[in-house]
Amino acid sequence: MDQVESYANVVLPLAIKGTYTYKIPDAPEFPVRIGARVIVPFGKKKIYSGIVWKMHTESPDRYKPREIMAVLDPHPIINSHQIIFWEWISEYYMCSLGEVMIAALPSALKLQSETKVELNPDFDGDLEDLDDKEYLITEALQTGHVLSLDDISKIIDQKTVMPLIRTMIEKKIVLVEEEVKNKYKPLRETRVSLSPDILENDLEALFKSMELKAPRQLEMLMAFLSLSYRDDHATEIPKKMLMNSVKGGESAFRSLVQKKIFVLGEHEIDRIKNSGLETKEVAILSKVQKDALAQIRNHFVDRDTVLLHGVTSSGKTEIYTHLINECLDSGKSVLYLLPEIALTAQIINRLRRHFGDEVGVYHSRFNDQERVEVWNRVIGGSELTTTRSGEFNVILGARSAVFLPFHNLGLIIIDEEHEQSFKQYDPAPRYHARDSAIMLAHIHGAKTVIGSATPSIESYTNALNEKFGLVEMNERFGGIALPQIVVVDIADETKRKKMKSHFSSFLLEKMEEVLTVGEQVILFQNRRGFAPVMECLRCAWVPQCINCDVSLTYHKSGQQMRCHYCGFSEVVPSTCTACGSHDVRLRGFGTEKIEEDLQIYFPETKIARMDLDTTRSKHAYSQIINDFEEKRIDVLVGTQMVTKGLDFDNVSLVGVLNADTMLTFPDFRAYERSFQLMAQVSGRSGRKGKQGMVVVQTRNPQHYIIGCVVDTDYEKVYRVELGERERFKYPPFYRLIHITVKSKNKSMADRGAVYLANELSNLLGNRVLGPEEPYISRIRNYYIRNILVKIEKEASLVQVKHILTEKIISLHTHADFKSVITNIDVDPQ
DNA sequence: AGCACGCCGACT
DNA sequence: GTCGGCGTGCTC
Repeated sequence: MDQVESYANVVLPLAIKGTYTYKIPDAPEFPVRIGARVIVPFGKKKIYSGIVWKMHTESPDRYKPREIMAVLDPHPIINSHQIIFWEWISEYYMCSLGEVMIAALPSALKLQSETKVELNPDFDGDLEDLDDKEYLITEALQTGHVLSLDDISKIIDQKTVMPLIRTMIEKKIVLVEEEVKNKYKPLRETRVSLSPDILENDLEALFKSMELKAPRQLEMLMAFLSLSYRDDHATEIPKKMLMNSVKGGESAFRSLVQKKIFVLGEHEIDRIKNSGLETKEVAILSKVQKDALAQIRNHFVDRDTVLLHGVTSSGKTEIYTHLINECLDSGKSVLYLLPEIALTAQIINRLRRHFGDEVGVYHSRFNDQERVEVWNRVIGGSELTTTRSGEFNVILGARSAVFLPFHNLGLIIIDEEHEQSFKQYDPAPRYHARDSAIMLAHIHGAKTVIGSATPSIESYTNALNEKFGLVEMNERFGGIALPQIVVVDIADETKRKKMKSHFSSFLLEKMEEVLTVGEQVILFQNRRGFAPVMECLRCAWVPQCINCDVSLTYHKSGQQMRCHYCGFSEVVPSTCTACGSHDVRLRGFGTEKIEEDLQIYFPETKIARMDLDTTRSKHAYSQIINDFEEKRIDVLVGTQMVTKGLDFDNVSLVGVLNADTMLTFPDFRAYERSFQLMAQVSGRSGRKGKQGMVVVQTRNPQHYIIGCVVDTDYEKVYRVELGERERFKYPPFYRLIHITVKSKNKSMADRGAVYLANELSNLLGNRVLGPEEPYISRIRNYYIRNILVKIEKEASLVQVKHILTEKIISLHTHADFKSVITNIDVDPQ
């Protein structure tokens, strides 16, 4: 009987559409499974690890499939829920499965080959008839063994190297091979134990013999015994720990190993350290919290998603903790999403207190190796690693945590639901973690709680329309009063010459008062539109980026002018490039400038800054937060980051330095966001038994948003904004899809965008807006044009997306626009 | 995404 | 004249 040939459709970690079909070799070492990784050839020479998406026996007729080279995983690393989830993301956000794979998998699980060049052993070593470049490469190979194409490109300072390498292959100087490396390496540790031959009564004799002849060895042995004793009579001690306790003990250690008194063993250890905390019962809830919890449970009877609208400090976290506890008791796991990495540090401690080492963290600050370990501890019973630590049943993470391989989700919590950082902007998939998580919960049959003090207009509408359950908490926990909010008109202050730098006299006075009694201050400066730039006083020239249509930003450290879009930098100019004048000075201010000016008014005060620049390194975030909590910092100056749900109990004054930069931002969500931001920072002020204060500096004290901030009137903001949204055709009444057209050629960007907009308008009519030139019209040398599609709720989204796909393909096949790049952003933020 | 093929400008 | 830049098409 004929053998039936089977094939696998494989997803590759590339931004290309669809899956690729490979033949499964008819051999016992090819136990191919859906959701497991296989190694496949792709194109002329590349080798990738792809994920098996489908298996079938239909032989493709248009091409002859190549064979799968190897199976990487005996068991799937992607479960059936994830397969459905990935497909939903790819369809809804209009991206390829490959792009989802890139976003979803830690890169240590995405393998691809690298071309390695090495010396041909037949090469006689004669460098005589080589030209300069060949000589350089050969010389490097003779000393460094193998080189990547990148290395070679650097050595000869040239982009294209393959033609050159090919001639060298022909001349039999070099060989080339494709190498796939497993990027995940378990962390190993050497541990020391006492040889089993040494019995307890031998020790005495051993000590005696060493006492005179080998005092260092004795010291080492004693250190071992004391460490062992301290660690509950452990038989094994990490070598590192032992060496740390005996300084310069290397040779003594070697002798002990040689004498077979110490025995060494290699172990794979976890990068994710267990906290070893003792767990406590979850806290007892207040009456209000109990009520809210009961309401959530009640809604869950006939709703899958509940919006918990609770003012800042109303104690939402305790409610989440109780929900998590119940979910774990029912044997299911929990995903807890937060918008910012900064927040995980605070919340993790609170969760670990109750759930111990069942809680795992996952976010972009984790390196790849750590991510693989979290991944494996979510899968449970995987064979990817050999260390067997407990499974994580609670994952606390930023948006990318939605991609972890959950198999038994019971509950998803999305805190600070309104935060825009839940939306990924670049690269694709441009997914919203809140909306995706609700879909993920649906796939798992799980429940979702989204929480916020200032819900997004979309979510609140869903709640009022009873699509979500709605639970409201209007009191701050423990009877902490809402802060007093004072608005200072800085236009007026400026006129009366009462402004000092960027601080009103009132703010400075209040700061003085608060600092004197040992309380802390948070100052918030939205940097957007207020970055410090250099300007010529004579001709108003401002240094511009050479690649982007933006001004360069002044950075004091390193005395540089930097582009925040492409990273271009140059030295601070001392003269104007345009007119040669020496009168160039700094204009505008960012957090750096505020920190500096503040120090002048408060020379004794410890001031720290929290923004993108000071939190770049891995632990910088938690370091600053820690220092502030422990009162090693008196005043914290920061951007958006300081507003987000951080809880400090000694802050009694919060200053918003300039509310106008946010209010005047050209975006339909500007007012909503300004309110959210100010409400959030205000929530940082106030402590037990004392009312806090918030000072808002603005030139528009009569603006309705400012009034709502003062009155903590979320409802009004919602009502007004909802009206505007309806009037101007924005969500939640209309869905938006944003299309970006890019080209290095300005005219091509223009014409391509016009062509696409026209094509779309033919079918979609006035739903299509644009093209328009964005505020920043060139980034990294690409000219950018925007098209916005507004789709009424009743219209078929699928149909519109289909039209978009068709017309974009038609743009790319048009001879004039082949090199035009397009991006699609569904539900842009 | 990467990589090869093929067409045009700045050098030997 | 050629080398090497960049646009274009294709990958199971």
